[in-house]
Amino acid sequence: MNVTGHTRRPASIRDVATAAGVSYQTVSRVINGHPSVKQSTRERVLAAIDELGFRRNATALALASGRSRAVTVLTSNTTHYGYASILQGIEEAARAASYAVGIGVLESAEETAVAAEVQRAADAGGGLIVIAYDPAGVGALAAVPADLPVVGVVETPATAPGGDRPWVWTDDREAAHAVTRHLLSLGHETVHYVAIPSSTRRTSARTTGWRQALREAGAPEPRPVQGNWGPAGGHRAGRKLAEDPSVTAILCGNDDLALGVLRALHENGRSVPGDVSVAGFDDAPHSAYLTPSLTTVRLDFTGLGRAAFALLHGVLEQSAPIAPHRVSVPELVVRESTGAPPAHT
Amino acid sequence: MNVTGHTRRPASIRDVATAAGVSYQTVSRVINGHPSVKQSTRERVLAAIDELGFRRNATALALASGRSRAVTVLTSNTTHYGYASILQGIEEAARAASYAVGIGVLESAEETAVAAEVQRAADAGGGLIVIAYDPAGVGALAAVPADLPVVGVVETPATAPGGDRPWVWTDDREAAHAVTRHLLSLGHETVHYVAIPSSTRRTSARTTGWRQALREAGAPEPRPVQGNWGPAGGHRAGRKLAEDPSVTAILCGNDDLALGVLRALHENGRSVPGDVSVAGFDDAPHSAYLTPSLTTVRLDFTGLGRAAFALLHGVLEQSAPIAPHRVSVPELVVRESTGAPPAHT
DNA sequence: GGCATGAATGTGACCGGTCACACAAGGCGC
DNA sequence: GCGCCTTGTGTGACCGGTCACATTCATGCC
Repeated sequence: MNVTGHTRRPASIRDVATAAGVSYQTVSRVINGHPSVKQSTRERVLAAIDELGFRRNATALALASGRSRAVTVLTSNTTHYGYASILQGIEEAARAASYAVGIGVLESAEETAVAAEVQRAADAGGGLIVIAYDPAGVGALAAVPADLPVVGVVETPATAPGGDRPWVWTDDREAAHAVTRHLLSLGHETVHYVAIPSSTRRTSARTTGWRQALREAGAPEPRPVQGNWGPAGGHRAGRKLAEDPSVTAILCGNDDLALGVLRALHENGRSVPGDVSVAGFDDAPHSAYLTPSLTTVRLDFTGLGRAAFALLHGVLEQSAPIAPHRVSVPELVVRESTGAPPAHT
Repeated sequence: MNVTGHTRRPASIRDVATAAGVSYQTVSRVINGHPSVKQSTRERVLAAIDELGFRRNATALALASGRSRAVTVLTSNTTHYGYASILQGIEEAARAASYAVGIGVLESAEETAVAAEVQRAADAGGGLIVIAYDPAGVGALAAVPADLPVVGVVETPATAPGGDRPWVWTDDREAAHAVTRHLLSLGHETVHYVAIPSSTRRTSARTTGWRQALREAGAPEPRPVQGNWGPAGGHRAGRKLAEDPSVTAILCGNDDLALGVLRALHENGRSVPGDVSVAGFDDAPHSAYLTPSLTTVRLDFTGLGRAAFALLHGVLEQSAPIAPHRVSVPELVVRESTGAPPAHT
């Protein structure tokens, strides 16, 4: 028990060593579980550790050994549901493995700014997880020096830069494909798409899945409307679509966009799902409680985060093989916002 | 330029020193901006730094000097809008000050689990920011050893444990007071309240503000309904309230609860704001786009996060005085979900 | 000229661990 | 009895910085 009143420097292995009457190296052996320590000695050391309340200094460990039991997560945003959930998953897994979690936010996609953030993350030591769902993230992933252990959380393996880096992903293409088919199967002639900002200059996995489903059904392929991330972007896009009476089904790149679209349709006096069906993406927690509740695809973001950490952990400990990893299958959640198109005019 | 093909150990100050033909200590002086270094020497050293791509090793710095330019944020949740925004504010300010940001999630409010998390955070070195809006956070704040630099983000100073620790807060009581008054001024006889889990066993600041406004107006004081954090909790609470025809105004502890309440009212065929007015708390990004759009109180969470970091920064650098700090004034945002009560039956 | 003073620089120890190696004691084969 | 391997333990250097102190040299002042 710490009974001395004044604050004192925490005990080091040398303090423990003198207390137990051994050398500091023996203490080191005990805390590292080295086999060749006599049982009686080990017990004496453990007793001393307990008594002095010794805790191994993480900083010294990192400096001396090189390995730092830390992950830094690089992301462009911590407030969006998907990103935050991935982060939570990472943290969960990291905690279980007693790793420290650091975060770095990519405020702009501008190249030098991204490079600076990557540098900062590298300085922190340990591994890196980059959420590469958007241009900033993709840029960051590309900017990570080759010798740094890193795992990317990517939209789809095809867009992953570097190619040989380990990554995790959910099958967004398949998910988009599934919702689109759901809408088509309800009788809609085609499905319009409000896109999230693409992670690359080319089209996103979600866009691809949507387009593919249309093509398979022989449905016309309208130009995707560019949204933003948030509801405001969806609202803008929704206003345009609401003016077009031929639009009867809208797929949105995420649930926030869908919310904006829903609002825009309401403002234009078009009912959902009576006149227009709307589907989202992600199954954010509020989507089930909207009126109308939102048809969407559930993605296992926390699982994705856990998998990302597991992969990085493997890389850092040089144990697990490095392999791209698809995590979980997206699940279509049908709610009130989708239905049959209005009777033919 | 790094032209050698193979990965090499990053340059240390001794490498720079030999390259510049000075001692390592002189290099140290240059990077720390020590005044007594001859101009010509300084230039030579800077040139060597540039050429070798030297970057100061954060781990070694932390070990040698004790100070670590790092903050760990302890929070019970990273996905809720308010928490995530505070985190974002902290990160923003920390980045500007080139501090590293770590996170630790308090998964349960159970005492030993919380203590373990605090320990882990302490091990990481640097300062601590604890988001103490809920029992887990409050417990964590209380469990932080006295000699650790820590700043609490608290609901209200009165509930802050330890008392002498620096903290930041927004005036939740005042905010609740303002919305409640708004509802009363519309003509409602009283305002019901769906509470978020309280940070202490006693009532929260929001509850207090609400009650105070009722009291001042001489309105009846109904028992607050206990909600949860998310829309599901609001939904449950809303179902109960929807059954009571005398309920014409409902204030919710946050926007997610309000969403659930909105949904429940809709399911019970009560229109908003025609039959019942609903107000939320926080002004989450989606609240403006709900149908009806939600009247709420905007709180400056990112500002709160920035202020928390600034305070901690002051503590760590021993420069600024330690003072409790109220950040920003909450702002009432009136939208569609509140209106006059239905004509008297 | 002698000496205190300050600027510019170098030296050695230290932070708290790990790593490579040395070394003593005990068991075994021959 | 000698060599050799294994087990248990200790010593010194090192990771990459900082800190306290020593040293050198030029300067100012009496």
